[in-house]
This record gives sequence, structure tokens and C-alpha cells, in this order.
Amino acid sequence: MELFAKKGFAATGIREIAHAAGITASLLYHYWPTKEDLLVDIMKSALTASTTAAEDALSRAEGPASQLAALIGTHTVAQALNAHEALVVDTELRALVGPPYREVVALRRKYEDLWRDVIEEGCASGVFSVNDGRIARLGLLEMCNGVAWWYSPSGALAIEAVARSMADLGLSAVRAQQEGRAISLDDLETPPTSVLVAIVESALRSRERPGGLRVEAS
Amino acid sequence: MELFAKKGFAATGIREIAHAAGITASLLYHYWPTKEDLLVDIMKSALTASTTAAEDALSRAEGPASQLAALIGTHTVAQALNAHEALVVDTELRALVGPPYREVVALRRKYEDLWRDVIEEGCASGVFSVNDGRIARLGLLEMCNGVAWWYSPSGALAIEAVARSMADLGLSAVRAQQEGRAISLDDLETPPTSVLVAIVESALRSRERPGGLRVEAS
Amino acid sequence: MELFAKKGFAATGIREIAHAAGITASLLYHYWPTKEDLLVDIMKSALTASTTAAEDALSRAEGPASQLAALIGTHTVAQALNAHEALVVDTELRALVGPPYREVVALRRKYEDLWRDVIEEGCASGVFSVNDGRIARLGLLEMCNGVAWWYSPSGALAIEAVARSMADLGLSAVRAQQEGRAISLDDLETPPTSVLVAIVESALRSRERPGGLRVEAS
Amino acid sequence: MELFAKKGFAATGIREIAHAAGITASLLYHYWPTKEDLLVDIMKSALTASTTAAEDALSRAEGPASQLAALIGTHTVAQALNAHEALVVDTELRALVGPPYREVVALRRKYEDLWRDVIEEGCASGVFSVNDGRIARLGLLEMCNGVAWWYSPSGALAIEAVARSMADLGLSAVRAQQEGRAISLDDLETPPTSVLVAIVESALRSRERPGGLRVEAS
DNA sequence: GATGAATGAGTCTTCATTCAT
DNA sequence: AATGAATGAAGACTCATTCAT
Repeated sequence: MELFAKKGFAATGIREIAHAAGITASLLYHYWPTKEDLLVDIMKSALTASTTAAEDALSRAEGPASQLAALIGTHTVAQALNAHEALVVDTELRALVGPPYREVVALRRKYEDLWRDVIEEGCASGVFSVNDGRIARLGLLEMCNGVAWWYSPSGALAIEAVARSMADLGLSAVRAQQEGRAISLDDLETPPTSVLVAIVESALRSRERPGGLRVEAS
Repeated sequence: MELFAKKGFAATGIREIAHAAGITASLLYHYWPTKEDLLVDIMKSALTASTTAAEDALSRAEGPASQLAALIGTHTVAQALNAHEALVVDTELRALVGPPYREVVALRRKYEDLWRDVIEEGCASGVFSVNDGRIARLGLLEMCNGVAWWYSPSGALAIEAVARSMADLGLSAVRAQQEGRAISLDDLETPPTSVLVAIVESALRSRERPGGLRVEAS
Repeated sequence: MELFAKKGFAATGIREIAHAAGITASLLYHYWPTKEDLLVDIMKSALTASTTAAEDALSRAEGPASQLAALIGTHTVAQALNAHEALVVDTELRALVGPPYREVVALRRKYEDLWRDVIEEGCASGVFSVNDGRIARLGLLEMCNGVAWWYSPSGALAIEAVARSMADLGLSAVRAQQEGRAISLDDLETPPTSVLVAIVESALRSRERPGGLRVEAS
Repeated sequence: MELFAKKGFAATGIREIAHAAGITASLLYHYWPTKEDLLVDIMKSALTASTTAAEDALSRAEGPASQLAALIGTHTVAQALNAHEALVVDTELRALVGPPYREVVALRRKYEDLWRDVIEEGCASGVFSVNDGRIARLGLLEMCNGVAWWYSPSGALAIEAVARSMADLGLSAVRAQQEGRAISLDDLETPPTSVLVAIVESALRSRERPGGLRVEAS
């Protein structure tokens, strides 16, 4: 994942991957029939984890504003904690064709539908006011995606602070309001960011197949 | 540019590029010493045009809110009108190393500084209220970058409408306000979107080297 | 044998063979130390069976004409009933080197000597009249070998009919005659084709090692 | 051709071929897109030359017996002079699939039709007497094919002698006769073997593309 | 300005074989 | 008897680049 994220799928050699994993290129083929399969595996896994985390967080929030905050929070956290995979998902779709492409797109669509629903309900109920719900969804999603490019766990900002800032930006971007007053993140009964972090971590961890191939980072 | 954007730099062959341009691979080498040089050329050119356009727009707007709207507008328009190049700039930095890398990063930095200044001034003057100016800048930039991924000139939305929606999202995201009242895009004396389109088009056009290599799209 | 015959020795993978046999590649190595050994085994076995069958048939025929008919008959039947192995013997000698090569060539030589003797005696006794005994032998042998390429048990022709036709062609090719009159297959006291079939089948069957590895055709 | 003939298509590496031709493996790909294409080229070329030579020889012979002698003669000579290619044609059909396979089979069929016609006419007119025309055709063809396996230009037998012996065997195999008397090769007004050699050589030579890739045998 | 020939390093992938269990 | 993990060498093929013309 790190190599795909840093150099790109096409620019990463199978030997390089194997070397980084501490195994032989041949052995890699024992587990994945194709370089493409490796990529597909990573993408599906990341998208599934994102969806799981988002659904989990959504179930703990009520109302469009709280739910949007929850979505933005988990998404931001996932992009930061899982930056390598996230970048791969965001930039390497172009490397796929045919059925694998369609499958990954379907998973992404399923994830984005969570956002679509929340934003549409927010607009319909008058909690959000935006020109165009679709553009708002795409814009906010992409805004969070950016985190994967620049966030560094060793940097000055804690992931929780970043997630709060993003949620704050998002809520004001859609002009979330209740009874004429702008909703601030602190007004909401959303899971606090620390809980969102736990939710994402749990979703990421649950993918680890016990007994599966255990490789070491170089 | 189209090939780099659609398949990625590493996955695109020199012969492919030449074929798409209707020339020979050998002839490509007559103009660019290296595949990497081609990429660098594209990136620098795109970043320079973006900067030119942004400076032009900024000079016609006054006050942080107007200027932020101008930046968002031109950036959005550029991402849409020049999507291929924009995507290359956004995703293929990783293909560069050494001096070329540093040069491109410097250009990007120069461009982002325009955003930094506007946002900082907005925050300092109390027009904007955000948790963290840096995150706001990165978030808004990335929000606009997303346009290059999904905008289609043949789609339902005119580029002007998209630009207005993005500017609207941006202004509310930073809670632009004057004398206690939220600033709406319509309140501002910013160049209208149609003018921003013209500014961007002009900046893009001005790069065309007269007398340079004239290749045909396939 | 089927895979070697249809795809060739070099183009057939060990795993393919194992899969077709319903076992693991590793298990194949439990029985044959090398892919080449498998080939050698097949070739020796086929050549031995051919020789056994031919000797058996020869012992039941008297005089060069009868004996040539017997040789052609058994050879043809063997090529048809045992087409896969026969093709391997005919075309994959080139895959062998060193001692295995020499051993197989020796077996083949031994088999061809049966033909050589009969033809030489036929020529010497005036029963056959050909320009060149060696060419006649090679020509007739190869003529029969061809059967393995095209004979199909589900086709219109019964194997007995094919064997008779080949014997007929062979006898006239060498202008078999007795007291000035051409010898026809019906004049001879050769084992009838049905008996030759039984002889070949018996020789083929006798190779099956009781208690040996029992694999299933896929 | 030599490598394909001696080691087989699958067992021959592209580097080996290139090395034998005195060029680089990459350059080979400049001329043939695929190893398979190389094979197809060889096969088509050989079959076309065979057909050309056979048609040429047929046009100079009259009556089934003469024509059969002409076919056997040219075929034998071609197998001997062009042994490498001939062996490839005879044994590597299995390496082809799809359109290339069908095209080569079509060419072979066209060539065999020349034989079919002559034998059928010979049978119909009573000049030949065989059990089964098809088997006779296949048998005689294969008999001649064998020559490619064992003929050596440096051996004791001149190619003309071999060709005469094969024609002799063939004519008697089908019991060629006229007015009750067996036809011997000497009775016929067929092009003499030396002419057949010239015909074949001409057909083989005419394939050399002037200006084409000129490679040297190692 | 323009091209086709030419190449060496590198691509992903397969293969026969070994080994621990 | 039986297997899955593991590997090094080699497979066909591609690629960015150079060069003579």
C-alpha cells in the first residue's frame, strides 16, 4: 500500500512490493494471481472499511447536522490513519478495467450514497442550505480526501483536531442551522472525535484476516 | 496531457503519446529530451497559467471575501476547462525527483501563497472565522481540485454554475461576514463568473507558443 | 500422455499434468523425480509394448509377406489405440538428451530391426521388389505413424478396416509377389486384424503396474 | 526454423532465436509482434511454397499416374531441401489457436486437395486400385513427410534418388496400371527428378522478400 | 524536421523443483 | 502418501532512449 501510494500502481514493480514485504516475487504470485488483483484487494478492503466505519458512526448520530459531522469526522480520520490505502483508492481507479473496475466503483458508490442521503435529507428538512446538493457532496468529500495528501501523524496537529476542523468547515459550508441559528459542532450530540477515531480503527483492524499471510513492513 | 491524466505518467508510453499526437516517437525526442521533461513542461505550464489567472482575478477584487471568491472561481474554472493538465499536476508530482521536483513544488507554493495571504487577511480582519487557517486553505483548494475529476463540459451543469456553487460553499465554509451579517456571493463586488472564465481562458491561451510544435489530437 | 501429445512436452506444465491426473504437483514428484523422467517412462513403455506386440504377431506369421502384413497391422493398430503415447514417441525424442536419449533410441532401434529383418528377407528372397530397402522401411513405418495424427475411434472407420488398408498399401508398395503373381492381403495366412487388435491390447494392458499409482482422467 | 525444428516451438526461446540470427531479441519484436507470429509466418510460407511447387509440377504432368509421381516427387524434394520448415509445419500446428490456426489449416487443406484430386481421378479412371482413397492419400503424404526426419544432404543418398524411390513406392502402393500392366516410374512422361528439384528450389527461393530483413545463420 | 532500425534494462509472470510438515 | 509454502531462473514481451540517415 505504501508503495502504491507513494509511487503509483504502474510505477511500482512487483519485485519492489515483494522486497518491501520481505518475500519473493514468486511467493507474491502464490497469493495474488496478478498485480492488479493486489490493487483490487487493497481498494475493496479500504472502501469496505470506510463504509463500515461510516455506518457505525451514522448509527450513533441523529439528524442531518450530526450525521454530516459524523461522516466528515470518520472520513477525515480514515484518510489520515489509513492514508496510503486512501490515496490508492482515490488515484488508482484508472488502473482498473472491466469487472474489477465496476466492482470497486460499486463499492465507492455505496459509500457515497451514505453522504448523498444525509445531505439530501438536510436540504429537504431545511437544515442545510446549498445551491446544489450534489456539488456540496462532491466538494466536501474531496475536501476530506485531501487530508490523505498532507496529514502526518508526527506533525503538529492531532488527528482529532483535524477532524474537528474539517467537520466545522463542512457544517458551515452547508450553512447548517436550526431555528434560524447556525449550528456549531459543539451544539451537536455527535460522537466526539475520539470515539470516531476508535470506530475507524476498529473498522480498519477488523479486516485483518487471522491466519492470513503475515508480512513484515520493511 | 489527456493520456497522462487518464492513464497516469508511468502507465503511458512514449509511443502512445506520439501516436496520439500524430507523430513519431523519435520526433518527440526532437522536442523533449525525456519523458520526464514532457511532464515537467506540462506541470509548469499549468501552474503558471493558474497563477497568472489567479493574480489577474485578484487584482479585480477587493477585500478578503471578494478575493477568496475570485480565487475559488478561477481555480474551479481552471480545473474544469483544463481538467487533464490539472489532474496531472495534482497526481503526478510523485513522478518527479530532484531539481524538477523542487521547481514544480516552488511554483505550486507560489500559487498557494495567493490563497494563504487572502485567507490569513480574512482571518486577521475578522471577516473569516475558522478554527485553523491552514486547514481551511488546504480543504478549500482540494474541494476545488475535485472538480477536475468529475466535471464534464457536456454535462448538465455549466461551468459558471459550478464555479458559483463552489464559491458559495467556500464563503460559507469560512463564515465570511461583514458587520455581523453573513456575506453571500451576490453581495460581493467580484468579477462575475463569466469574466473569470475569460480570465482563465486567456491565461491558458497565452501559453501557446506561436510557431511551436503543432500536433493534432487523435 | 494426452497433454504431452496435444500440447507437446515443453508446452505442458507439471501442474497441468498433476491437475489432469487429479493430484498435486508435489505428489507427482513423489513418483517421478523429474518431468523428463515422466517422458522417458512414457516413451520406453510405449516402445516396449510396440515391440512386444510386434514380436507376438510375427511369431504367428510366416514368410516375409505375411510378416510384413503383421508388422504393419500391429503398428497401425497400436498407433490408433495408443495414439497419445505414439505421438509422444514420434515427436518428443528431441526433448531428451544424454543417457535417456540413447536408451530410448536403442529401444526404437530394436523395434525397427524387426521391420528391417522382414524387409531384407523379403527383398533377398525375391518376394519384395523395391529400389531401396531402407527407404521402403522408413516410408512404410512413417506411413503407419501418420495414423496416430488422424485416426479417431469415434470416426467412420473401424480400426480393423484402417489396419487392413494400410497392410494392403504396404504389400503393394513393396510389390509383394509369389510365383509371378501379386500377393493380396487375402492370400496370406496372417493373423486376422481382429487378432492383431487383441495382441496390441494385450501388450498395452500388460504394462499396467498392479498396485501402482492410480490416477483418474480429468 | 532450425531451432523450431530441432527443439520445438515451445522449447525455443526468443533470445535463442535472436542470437542464432545475430540480432537482439528486441529487434526481433520490431519485425514480428509475437513469437507465434514468427511461427505462423514460417508455416504459411512453407505451405505456400509447397503448393506453388506442386502446382507447377502438376502442370507439367498428364494423367493420374504421372501426376501422382510429380506430387510425390516435389513433396519429397521439398521435405528434404526444406527439412526444417517442413518439420515445423508437420509438428507445430498444435502451437496455434484461433485465426492463425485456421489460416494455416486452410493452406494445408488447399495443398492436400491437390493430392485428393489426383488420387480420386486415378481411382475413378481405374488407373489406381486402393481400398480407400483417403487412407491412401494420408498414407502417401505421411510416407513422404518422414523424409524430413531422416534425410541428410551429406548422406549417401542423393535427393533425386530418394525422390525416385518414394515415387516408385507410391505408384506401386496404389497399384498404378495401364491396360492391365503395372506402370513403372520409367514408363511415365513426368518431369524428371532433376526438374522437380529445380521447381522446388525455385518455389522456395521466390519467397525471399527482396529488401526484407537479412539475417545470417549463426 | 522526420524516421525506422536498433538496443539493454526492465516489465509481469510462469515454471520446475525443493522442503517442511 | 500427500500437500502448500517457497524460490531462483527463465519465460515472453515492453520501454525509454539512441543513432544513422
